[in-house]
Amino acid sequence: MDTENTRTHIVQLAQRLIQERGYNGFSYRDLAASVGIKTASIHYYFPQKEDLLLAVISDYQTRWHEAIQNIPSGLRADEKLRAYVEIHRRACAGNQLICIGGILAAELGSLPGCARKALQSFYACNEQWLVELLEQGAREGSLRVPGDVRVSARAIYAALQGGLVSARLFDHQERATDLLPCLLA
Amino acid sequence: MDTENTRTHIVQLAQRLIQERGYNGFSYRDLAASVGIKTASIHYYFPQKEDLLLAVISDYQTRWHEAIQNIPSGLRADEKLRAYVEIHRRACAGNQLICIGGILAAELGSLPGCARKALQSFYACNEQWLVELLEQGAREGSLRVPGDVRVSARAIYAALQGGLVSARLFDHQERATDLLPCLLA
DNA sequence: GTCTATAAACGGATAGAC
DNA sequence: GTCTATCCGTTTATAGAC
Repeated sequence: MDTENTRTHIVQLAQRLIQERGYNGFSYRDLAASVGIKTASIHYYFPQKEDLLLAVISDYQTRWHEAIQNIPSGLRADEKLRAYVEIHRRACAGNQLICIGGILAAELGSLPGCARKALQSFYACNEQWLVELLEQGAREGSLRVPGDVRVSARAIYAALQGGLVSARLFDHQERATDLLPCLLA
Repeated sequence: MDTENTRTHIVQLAQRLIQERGYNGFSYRDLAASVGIKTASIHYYFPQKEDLLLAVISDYQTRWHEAIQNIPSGLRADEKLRAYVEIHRRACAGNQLICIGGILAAELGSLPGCARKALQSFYACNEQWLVELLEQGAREGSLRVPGDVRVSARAIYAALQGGLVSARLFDHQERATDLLPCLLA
């Protein structure tokens, strides 16, 4: 297998393992078993585990950004919001997983320090998208937007991340969308 | 030091370590160093790490329940909600910690299976309290309660847990209270 | 690039003395 | 109850052969 494929394979498996078990819940051994190579070979691509962590976050954010851009710009704000929540739910594959951002931010205290900025950037990117969504929703009257849109955007994103966590805990998909009724006008 | 004190001491230190680093982010060694005993002595109280985990959740839930009961029943619903959020913020000691429920639910995939029910119970207990709060708020008109109170209660609790996570990530206390403006009538 | 082999530290856990 | 001593699997990481 050529280099880029193996590297990509490792990153995507690590991503899934993190979504399932968290950064402290998987090892190079788990990864090696799944990829079908030895742990030493993983160190060839990612000398330290924190190198892998940063690669995972960066890759996830890139593909996330693409997914968001693919939400048709012609939709009403409430429709976009539904689509946005739906993307999250799909990324969590039937409640077995949660969002990389949520699990890693929760583990922050036991993560290598370099992860913090990357996670802040991931959060900020999503919150900025929500700010623009809320502005559109306020113009249209399709979303209820009380007060500062930035505060609302942060609250919505926190509610979504928390919702994914509780959806898995109760194995109850609807918990991921509980925030919607509170926001629709 | 007598038995009950040492045991209590261990539980409370473990609780703090979990709030800071998560279940997979601390070891009996960390605990021993802080308590001032050897790891073997911790095994005397908690033979397996999962025994300690269950004790921590149980103890946390008990004290949590007491704290909620201490919110004066004469308050308006919106005042109670502010008090409730404030208790959470205080339990997180200036953004260094998050709630036990939030971090453990996020780590669920790498926790011993026995933790799940305890965590569901913890979530359900808080959500039930919020259901009653919302009913009071609807009667009084002091809270905005759109649609099903159970759905709203779950959304609020998820938003609060997510808010504590993001407050720590950005070291920004206000993020814990971002959900309030969306709820006050 | 991937392997074998290995290092060195850490993890949870136990036996048995005091 | 707490200790010392120890077991043994795991984990991250490196050296060097192929």
